[in-house]
Amino acid sequence: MDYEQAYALNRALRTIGMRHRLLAATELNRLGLSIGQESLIMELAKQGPRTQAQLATAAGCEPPTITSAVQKLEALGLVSRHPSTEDRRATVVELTTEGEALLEGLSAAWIHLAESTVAGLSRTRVEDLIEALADLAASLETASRDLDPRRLT
Amino acid sequence: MDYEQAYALNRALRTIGMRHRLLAATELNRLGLSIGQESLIMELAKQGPRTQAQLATAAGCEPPTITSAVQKLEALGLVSRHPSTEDRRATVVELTTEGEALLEGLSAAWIHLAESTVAGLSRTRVEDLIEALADLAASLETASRDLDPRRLT
DNA sequence: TTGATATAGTTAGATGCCTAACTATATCAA
DNA sequence: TTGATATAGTTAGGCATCTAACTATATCAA
Repeated sequence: MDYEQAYALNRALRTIGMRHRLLAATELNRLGLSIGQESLIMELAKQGPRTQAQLATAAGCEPPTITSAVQKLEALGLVSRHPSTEDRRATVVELTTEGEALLEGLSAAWIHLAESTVAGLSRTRVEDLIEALADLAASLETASRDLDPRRLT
Repeated sequence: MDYEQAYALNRALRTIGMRHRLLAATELNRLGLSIGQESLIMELAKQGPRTQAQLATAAGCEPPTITSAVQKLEALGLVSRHPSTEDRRATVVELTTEGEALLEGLSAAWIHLAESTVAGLSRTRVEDLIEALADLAASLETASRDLDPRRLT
């Protein structure tokens, strides 16, 4: 790849990351949440109670990030934590009734975020974009996994 | 847009942002840099001496982020700062000889980053991807600008 | 000329993410 | 059974980014 292409690609990805995160934070703030918390809530809604290790894998972030996020969600009353009966090292997290009450608003916010994100597209179809982004996300997962010998699975 | 599409889009963008940033940080660490600094160095290389306000606009981040990044680059000896002769509020930043000496390695690192990023694509052509990402970046810029009344230009 | 407003930059403080280092528990082979 | 190793979670500390609030200088209209 030549430098011009590389520059355009990296620059677009930096912009996209920062701007989408900013828009997401704005949507979530309206619900009293901050970024990252939504991925845990959605995962718990979809899968039911999960250990923190499972949440880390699902959210694609490291255990300390989960520790901190779960503590904040617990303080908000949106999740509860209890020790696993099967593995005494593990902590199981689950949505509270209050947490479940947030789901509807969260879905709406997430749709609104996605619509704002693509509202200004001028020459790309949304379905094509989603397809390309899923492919890219998978490629980047592979590249990151190769980076870190701990994550060889 | 339905929820499934919105979820797929937002999730892919979150993953892409985090993973590309991680890979970028790894490349930059090899050069003794951290993330964000490269965008300032590249802008100074391309445009010549710039005020911090110009750098903020070019990098797409807020003035305090520039203050901090420029201070670190100055401590590393890669840029120098001097008051503008035209506007006594402004500070002009420029690359030092040591900063210029980094450019070659930085270009190589940026090409390597882009190649790792797309290495695992299975069904998307690189040129199509870059085109779609540029379109998306522009769309997100518009959406963010609309968000913040201060940035009405 | 002055007074209101806008702009350049900094400081302070917050957030989410990371790595490194640690404790406690599990697992598996000798 | 025991000893090495792997895994679950936490704590401490660092990074880039943000917003809010501030100082100093510019600009422009009354």
